[in-house]
Amino acid sequence: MSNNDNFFEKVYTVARQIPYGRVTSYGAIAKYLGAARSARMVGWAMNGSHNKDVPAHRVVNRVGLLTGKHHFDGTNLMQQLLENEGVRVKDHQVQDFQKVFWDPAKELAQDKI
DNA sequence: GAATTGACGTTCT
DNA sequence: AAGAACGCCAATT
Repeated sequence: MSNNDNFFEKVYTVARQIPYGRVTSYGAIAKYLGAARSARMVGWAMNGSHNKDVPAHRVVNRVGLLTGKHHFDGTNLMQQLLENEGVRVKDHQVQDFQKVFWDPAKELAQDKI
């Protein structure tokens, strides 16, 4: 019980809750976990997300830039995945970012992890 | 074992 | 206002 889960698992849990056609930022997740200053850890945690069913392609930086696209198999794979969900991406940058932005602190505020 | 890097973001100058 | 530096914690070298 309790939230003794590792910080990484928390990130995975939140990332998995990202709805279809929506995106979030590392800082948003970190902030939701109470570590706004540790946004880096969120990104690092995603390194292990490959073996988990975590849609890392839905997580971008605070400007909507697909900074992690370099870690995907292909080069435009991340962008393709987002566009496939209806998210408009231009030059590896999410358009209408604040429109498709999904804030766990607001959407998941009802239930804490 | 110590130093550096890393899917970022905030804060100071 | 814009730019530079720092902080977080873990993993890699």
